[in-house]
Amino acid sequence: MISAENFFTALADPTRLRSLLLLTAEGELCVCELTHALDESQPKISRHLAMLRDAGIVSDRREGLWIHYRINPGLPAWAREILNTASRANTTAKPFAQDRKRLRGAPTRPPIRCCA
Amino acid sequence: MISAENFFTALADPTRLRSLLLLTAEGELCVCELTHALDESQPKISRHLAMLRDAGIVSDRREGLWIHYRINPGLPAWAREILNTASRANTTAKPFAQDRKRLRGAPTRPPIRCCA
DNA sequence: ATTTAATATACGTTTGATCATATATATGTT
DNA sequence: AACATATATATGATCAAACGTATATTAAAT
Repeated sequence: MISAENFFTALADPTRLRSLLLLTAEGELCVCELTHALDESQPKISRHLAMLRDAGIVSDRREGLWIHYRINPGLPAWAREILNTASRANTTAKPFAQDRKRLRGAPTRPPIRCCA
Repeated sequence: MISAENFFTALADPTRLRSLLLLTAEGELCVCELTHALDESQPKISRHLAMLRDAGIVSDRREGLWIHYRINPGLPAWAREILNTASRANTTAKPFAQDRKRLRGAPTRPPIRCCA
């Protein structure tokens, strides 16, 4: 059971917040999609996703070569509510709108090939 | 207008989170009430309240010798919602319940004399 | 078996946040 | 004016978080 303190600590980093709001809005995403959407290095994304997983905020699922992350379905309702509120309130805001735009753009998104 | 990043950064520190949830639940409180409720040093509380004020999350009001803090009425709805959600979800949780209990205890609360 | 692609981790560095202690400011009281 | 109370700020030290780069792991393909 995640504590409020750990939860908010997890949201305090820009990379983690952007990842979480993207996952909240878009559902499941693999590492390379997040890497591309946030325009950050792969190790950086991977490290922050690991922290979120260790905190119990996201869960991962391997599918062949790719690892898909999503908001942990077992997350307490209050935490999920907060993510939803933050996500809705920031759809048009500064880094988040661009993240979503970049996610859609460039390397073919839905097909077999995950990334570039 | 506060950004999501600044907002969550402000919530990431235990002292600030406890202060905010207490202010959310109890309304206006002076520095010495918070100092007593959280059982922390006065400079520590004061420093964190100043950060919250600079971030636009709380506002202060002087009344003689005391300075009362409250959640900034101009805070965006989404941020206030998040505080309410977090406050409600943590009324019985680890440090927060004790903070509220300590607030009520000891030095006469409502009367003229603010603190000990 | 080798190679390639996707992801994870290790390492050393740097920066920023928090802290405790001491002191300053501001208001009220006598 | 002197003093007491409530709050704020300055200073120097410490510690953890985040970073970039390099490398390891895992799975698939050839």
